[in-house]
Amino acid sequence: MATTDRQLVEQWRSIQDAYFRTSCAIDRALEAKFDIGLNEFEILDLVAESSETACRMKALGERTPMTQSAVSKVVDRLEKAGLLARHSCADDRRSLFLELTAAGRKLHEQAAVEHRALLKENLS
Amino acid sequence: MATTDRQLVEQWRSIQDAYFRTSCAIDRALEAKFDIGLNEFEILDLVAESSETACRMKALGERTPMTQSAVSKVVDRLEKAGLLARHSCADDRRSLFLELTAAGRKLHEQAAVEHRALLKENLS
DNA sequence: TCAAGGTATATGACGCGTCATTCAATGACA
DNA sequence: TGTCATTGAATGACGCGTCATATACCTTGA
Repeated sequence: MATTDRQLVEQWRSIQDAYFRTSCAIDRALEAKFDIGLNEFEILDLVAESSETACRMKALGERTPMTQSAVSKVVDRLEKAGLLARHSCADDRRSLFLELTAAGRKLHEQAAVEHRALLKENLS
Repeated sequence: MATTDRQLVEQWRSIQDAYFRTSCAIDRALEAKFDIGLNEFEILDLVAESSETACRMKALGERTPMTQSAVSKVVDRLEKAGLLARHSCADDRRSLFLELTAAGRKLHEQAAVEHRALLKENLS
């Protein structure tokens, strides 16, 4: 294996390591303190960001690496947890708008603090 | 949200994006051409690396972010595929040594080329 | 206005990783 | 030597993400 190959592999492993450590740390912290996982938080975060313009499911799919079907299931869980609501849309009845509930906004606010803190701690 | 927080989040998202794109690209390519996933390849790669000193399961667990039980299952699949063999160890009969089969060595050699190429392509 | 194709979301089967547990083997120490 | 704790690995239940579909709705064009 050429030297550059070895370096590539080392670089990749360190990226993997950083990624895993960071995402696990965040995931566990959110799970423990707020009973939601990292993917759930990220959806909350995206919805919170686009709170001015109502947020369609479709738009979410374009902003995460998650599959459309994964997004649908994450939203399911958030809705069951009472953090998020789906509203059907008169213009196009296939579409759904998403909106944080009061509980969702509150939880997001608190969880975001934790999230940012852990990012700062883990991203060199 | 403070400016630094926003930057943190952007940085994190770009890491996530790079990580997902790279690992998906590798995973799909390996799956398509060699019928093994990324985790399977990484175990093969680790075993191949330590081919001088026989490689214990335990040692693998320490070198990947995977759980011990995940490693055990990946090794199951590789063994079923005839790419890897478990050998019991006389010194400590709880331990297992792992060794690539001829087929495993050959596949690893070919897959590694693909793997390195995709890393080079995806790591800026 | 009607068929044909495209789009937005939901759903079910499936694979994989994790956790908790189990089991056998080893070590430590009286 | 006999207990008790520890260690290496395997296993089963479970949750989640993905793929392939299904379903409802929309759009286009003749």
